[in-house]
Amino acid sequence: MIVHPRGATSQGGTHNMYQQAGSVGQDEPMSKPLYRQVADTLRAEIADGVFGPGDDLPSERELRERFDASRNTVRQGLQLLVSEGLLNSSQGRAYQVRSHEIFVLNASKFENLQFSQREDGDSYDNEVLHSGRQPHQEFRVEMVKVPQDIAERLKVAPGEQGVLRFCRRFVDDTPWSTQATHYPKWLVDAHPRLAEPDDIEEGSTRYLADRGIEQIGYHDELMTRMPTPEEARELQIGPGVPLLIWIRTGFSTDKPVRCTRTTFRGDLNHITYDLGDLRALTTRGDLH
Amino acid sequence: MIVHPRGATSQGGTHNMYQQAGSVGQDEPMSKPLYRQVADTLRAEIADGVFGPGDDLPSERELRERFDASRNTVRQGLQLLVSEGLLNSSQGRAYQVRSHEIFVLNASKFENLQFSQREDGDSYDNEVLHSGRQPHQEFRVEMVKVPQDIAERLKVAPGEQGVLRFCRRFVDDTPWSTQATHYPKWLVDAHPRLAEPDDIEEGSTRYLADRGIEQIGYHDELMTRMPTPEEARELQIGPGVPLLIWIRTGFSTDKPVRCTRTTFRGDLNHITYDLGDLRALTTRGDLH
DNA sequence: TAGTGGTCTAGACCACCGG
DNA sequence: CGGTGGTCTAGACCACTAA
Repeated sequence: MIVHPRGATSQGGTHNMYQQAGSVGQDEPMSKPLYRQVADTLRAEIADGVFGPGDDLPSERELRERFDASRNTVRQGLQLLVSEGLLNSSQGRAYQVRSHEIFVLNASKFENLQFSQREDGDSYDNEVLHSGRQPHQEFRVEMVKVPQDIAERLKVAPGEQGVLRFCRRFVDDTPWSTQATHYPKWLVDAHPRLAEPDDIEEGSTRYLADRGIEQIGYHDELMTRMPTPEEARELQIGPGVPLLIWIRTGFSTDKPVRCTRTTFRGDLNHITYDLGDLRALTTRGDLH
Repeated sequence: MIVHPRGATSQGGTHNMYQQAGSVGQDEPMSKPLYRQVADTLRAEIADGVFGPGDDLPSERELRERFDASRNTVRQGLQLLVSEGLLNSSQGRAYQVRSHEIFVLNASKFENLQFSQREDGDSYDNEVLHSGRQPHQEFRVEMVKVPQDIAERLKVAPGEQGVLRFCRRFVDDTPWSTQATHYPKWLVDAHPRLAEPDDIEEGSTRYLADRGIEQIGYHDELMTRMPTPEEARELQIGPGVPLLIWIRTGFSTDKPVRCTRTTFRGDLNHITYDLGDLRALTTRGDLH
């Protein structure tokens, strides 16, 4: 039988009956778990700029001493900050404060509703290039069974085949978003270039418009959730970064013609809409 | 000096050199961390309906035996699922599979753009009541310094005073969202009822419209991130549930008149927009 | 009261990164 | 190589919940 030579006290440790925050200045009113104190303290210091974007945090060993806590407790606190999206961590290197450069996508002018003539070849490249970054993308086209949820939006029979045009986008080599557009079979039969494995130069929306299939209305859905492990891998994000999901169903005069599901890293992307009469906005300056 | 009677082997434990997944059938190709195996296995079982929404998971003790792992390792796996938003946990009760009933808000018709006459008293109650739930809300009005980011959107000097109308909304007693609307000082001076601590029956947008301040355009911004501890408390969510944030700036013919920031529980809310000509949508049926 | 999860410690071996 | 984080164990006390 083995007896651990503890300090004969509760909580496992001798001191720090979780409270007092000891050596450090900041302490909390009453009995907050130690790991929370660690997280809260560091979070505040990040907010105050003690640790700026890209900076390394002190090592676990140092934090252990500073907070007079065990390694696991310190790690629990750090884990919290990781799960809030404030820190990055990877083996062999120090915890690092995340830096955020946010890309804003204006969904109400992304594809020009009424008149497809303006500027565009590929709307995404344009948007990104306008912000002075280096975009590139992986692209593939498949013939697949339309997924259940997409089939509902496209009003096709569940299980029916359709074309999937898939695209993963990078900005300066950072995975940015994945985009999957499904076209129903009837459309592809009539306009077979949709199924060809090349990127369509003029943009597929434009291609369809030129062939008489004009998208005159969109139904957009926006939601957020945490990534599955596959999604996390695909977008190279760890836990703590939520996804921003944008599902756009495009309509011709009488029926849906395509459904696009775009999955963004939530920490790097915002989406905007301009609605109604915004003459007042043209005189802006600060309003990004 | 104390020597722990380990199995004289690595990894601390005797067996389970993280691999093989022992007693259970499912195992992964090669040396995936044990806690990941725990998480992946349980995640798959949840997806397969072995554990449905609202069900209790086996206790940590049972899982410890099933996976032949230490308690901490099992907990690490469970923690992952919590952080993915799949599980709830609280002291004294078993881990529970989260159930999601999603509320969809149509932002493009939420406040009727052109003509304020239709239906509304309070747009939120209407939306919610239409879905057959019991809404209620906490409400307060304050005179505050307009926050930096809001000031930019309202085009007022940073540090200027303004009115904040704050609202926390519940559906069937579950906190659903918080909403903070800021009005600039010049507007409040002209229309002082904005600063009164009562809910405005007809809705403040309507109130302003009746007094000649019509909002004819909106600029909407949508984003997601993990909640801060205060936000988590306010919306009663644990880690693992991202926020969905909606910032609407309303414009009159010549300038912004208000800025509303709505913070939703991301797991319970979707936002939609209808753009352009959607005659085709009126003939729907399944498209929620 | 019995059982569950929450917090904490101490110590171990590993994989990875940089100098 | 030394230092950092990643994974894991064993055991302890606590707080909460439900029967």
